[in-house]
Amino acid sequence: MIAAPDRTPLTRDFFDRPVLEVAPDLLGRTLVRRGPDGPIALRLTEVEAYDGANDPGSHAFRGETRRNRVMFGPPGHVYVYFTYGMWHCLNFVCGPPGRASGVLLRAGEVTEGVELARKRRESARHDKELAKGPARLATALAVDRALDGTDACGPADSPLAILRGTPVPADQVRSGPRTGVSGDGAVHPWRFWIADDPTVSPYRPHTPRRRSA
DNA sequence: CAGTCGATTCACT
DNA sequence: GTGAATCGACTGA
Repeated sequence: MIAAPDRTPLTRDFFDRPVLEVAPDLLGRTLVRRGPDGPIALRLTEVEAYDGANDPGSHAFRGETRRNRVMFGPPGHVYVYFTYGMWHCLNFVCGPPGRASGVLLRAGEVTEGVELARKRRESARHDKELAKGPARLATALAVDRALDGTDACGPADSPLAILRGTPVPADQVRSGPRTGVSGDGAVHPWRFWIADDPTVSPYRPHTPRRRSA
């Protein structure tokens, strides 16, 4: 007999720790999105840590702006940003408060609401691609800037939460450089994923944009 | 105020 | 593997 996964939501204490502790601890846990067309749940398989003002790769590196202000607030809230003119990415703010650190949710395995996710991700050829990449994950979950600042440790019916689930054993966690991060931020091995999981996105180094004629 | 570029994805060769 | 899509945020003058 196998014990059922723990459906209790993670509390603020979980996120109020250094981001490099929180990030790998999220792997294997269950992200729940309670959206307009029904709930979707996924098992987190890949994340990246961004460590605030210390971190040249972080949006918070140059201080607080209108876009990133949520990162400077309390842990356990979500930071959603818009990029490349068409995509959104989902982050959870980590502690301590004011440090402006956060975890980017990069990939997961959809475990509930697969039909709904397929509808939102028509270009996905396999279910393992439904949330393989940060913008794909946000698309499958219908996450956009309207959710920026949402408290994920709030009421039981909040639009986003992470359940305790079943964290993966430490020997299943891998780490390496972050994807698409440029400059000095690229040296840190702050991307974490579950070994051999088919839903983890491929690594790509940063590629500078070509100048238009 | 104009210029540059992005914590990406997709179609196509 | 290469290049386009697409727009808001940020930078520096």
